[in-house]
Amino acid sequence: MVSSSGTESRRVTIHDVARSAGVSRQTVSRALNDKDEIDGATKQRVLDAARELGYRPSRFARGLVRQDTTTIGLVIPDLLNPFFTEVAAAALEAARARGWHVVVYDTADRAEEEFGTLQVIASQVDAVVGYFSCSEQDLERFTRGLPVVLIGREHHTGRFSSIRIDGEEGVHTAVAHLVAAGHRHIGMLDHDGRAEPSVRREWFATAAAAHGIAADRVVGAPQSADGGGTALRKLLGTHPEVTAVFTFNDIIAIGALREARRLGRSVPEDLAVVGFDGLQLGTLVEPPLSSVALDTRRLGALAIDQVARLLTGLEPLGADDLVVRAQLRLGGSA
Amino acid sequence: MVSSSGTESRRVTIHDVARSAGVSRQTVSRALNDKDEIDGATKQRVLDAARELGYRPSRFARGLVRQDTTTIGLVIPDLLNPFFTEVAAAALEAARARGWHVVVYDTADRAEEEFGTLQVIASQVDAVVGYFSCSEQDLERFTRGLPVVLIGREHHTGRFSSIRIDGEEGVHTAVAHLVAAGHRHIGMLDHDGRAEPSVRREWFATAAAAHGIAADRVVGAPQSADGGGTALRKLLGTHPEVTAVFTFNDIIAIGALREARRLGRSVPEDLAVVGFDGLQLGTLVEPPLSSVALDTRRLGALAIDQVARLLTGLEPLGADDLVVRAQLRLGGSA
DNA sequence: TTGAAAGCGCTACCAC
DNA sequence: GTGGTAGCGCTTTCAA
Repeated sequence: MVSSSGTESRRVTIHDVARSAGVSRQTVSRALNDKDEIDGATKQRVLDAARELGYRPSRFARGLVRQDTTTIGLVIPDLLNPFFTEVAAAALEAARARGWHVVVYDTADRAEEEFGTLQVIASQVDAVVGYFSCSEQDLERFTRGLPVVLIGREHHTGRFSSIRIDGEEGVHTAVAHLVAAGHRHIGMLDHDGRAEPSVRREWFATAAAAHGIAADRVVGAPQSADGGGTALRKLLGTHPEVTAVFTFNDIIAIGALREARRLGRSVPEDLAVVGFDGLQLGTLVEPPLSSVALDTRRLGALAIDQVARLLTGLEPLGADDLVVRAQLRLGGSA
Repeated sequence: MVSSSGTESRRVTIHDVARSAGVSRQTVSRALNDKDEIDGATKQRVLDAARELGYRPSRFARGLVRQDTTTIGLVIPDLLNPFFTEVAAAALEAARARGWHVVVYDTADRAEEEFGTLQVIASQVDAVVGYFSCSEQDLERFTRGLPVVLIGREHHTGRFSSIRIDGEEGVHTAVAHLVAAGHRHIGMLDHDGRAEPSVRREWFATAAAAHGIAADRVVGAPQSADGGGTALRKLLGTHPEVTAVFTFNDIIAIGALREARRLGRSVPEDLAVVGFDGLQLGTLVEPPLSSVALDTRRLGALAIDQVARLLTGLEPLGADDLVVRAQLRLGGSA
């Protein structure tokens, strides 16, 4: 924090204003905080002096004595990914409704950034919300006693809260929809991020099994539209019999949609596509994307709500309430 | 700010830790801040006590004495609008590089929200960056002496800095491109937000005039894809001779693209479309959007750079450097 | 209506 | 290596 006036410039304090206005510091405080136990003329004189000197109260000093501002740290892997943007927007809105401030951190999808972010954040906020890929142990190491709410990730120690994303039923419905439309050979474009297959793929496998169809036509894709396109081509190369695909998320699905068009496959006739997330973005493409949709607003709001409980010592929500269920939303791509 | 442990719970201070570890407060401080003038065993004992008690330093007390954390307030009209998201992401990145914190505020595109936001923000940050629709007078009233950098808006008092967006040349190139492709009847889908026509429309008019074509086929559109679609239909209804459109921004252009497809007009053969902004989103649609593109990364970085100068008393950048020029980027839609 | 004093929680600077 | 003291800039008693 540095003063803005050009040269040298010590910070202008309440003391300077007091001296300049010929009153005491507490009178300055009264004038600035709109207390009524002050003479109108005095108040005006103080206000003028303050403006004159370019005085601005120190948020630290004020925070120290008033202990009433709450700041949440929101950690997002990638703000350019529309899904996270939607969650962030929802969280911001929920926080604003409570008069809270939200400091946003974008870890740029790099796990290494997380530690730095955590370190820097932990000393500056009252609670942390967001996505982390590091271990709970590391998380604990950096956040000490801070309330932490994880999104889209299970927690295994009692130390944390987490908002669970449950797409089992939604994916089941999606597969049922595809099967009802006559599809028997359904592929999946999974993400290729981690070593182990995604939970979404497990949901897909379960749903496929329930309908007596195979779930082994899976290709990994980077979480981008280009990645989705490439993956689709690879999938169709290996499994030309495929007439429908379910994807890890909407970004990948949109890439697949585009690729299908390039391959001369019309959607949904020649190839049905179902995404996951239910992004607003999905409504912009043609045909609009069918997707197993998540209520991102609820997701963000729920996280903030849980933080509020943690912060005020209210009874926190239990695991059963900390769930966002996905639902199939039909666009036209399937 | 409230303690997180359930009942009653006064804040755990450095004093408590000191007493519990049987040392003085400054020794605790040393242990926690990793100073080397401390005995290893003592340090461990202090750390243990701190963990035991769930101690977390007060950021206000620390900030008060160390005066070294910088926090920027970033005000965005709508985080769900990809353009602002890109700018925000760029600003976050630039700020992170400096070790600054960024508090993000979304005014939800409502002018009324601005005052509240400004009030709340002004006392919590060291500088403000972003989009505002209120008067400079109001801006000054709330921000007092705070450094303020406006984006995409001219300032008229010396009080503020602003990053200017210059699309004149880019739009000229775009119109030239359309004309070279044989288009003589070019319409525009402007935004319908304000009373007066947009600057982008003026650029369009200037460019059209330079090529000796009319620029009076203009329809207003809400800043959404649906809005763009509706506006295109209206435009083609009134001016069926139109074979190309320039739009206020990419969102509107994408809506127009979609509508064109629904109307059975193939793009770019039957209708050429050129947007403005150059969003990544434009590459996801088919055909990829041609757009007068802005370097949003540079925009965000420039804003943060100027804040840095203002904050440190360095010579601020002048108007000539605070410009982001738009350039035509061809996709396939024109 | 105003001012003096105390103290929020922490770190820096000096003694020891 | 450790502790005492002072003070960061502000608000909140309490007296005048």
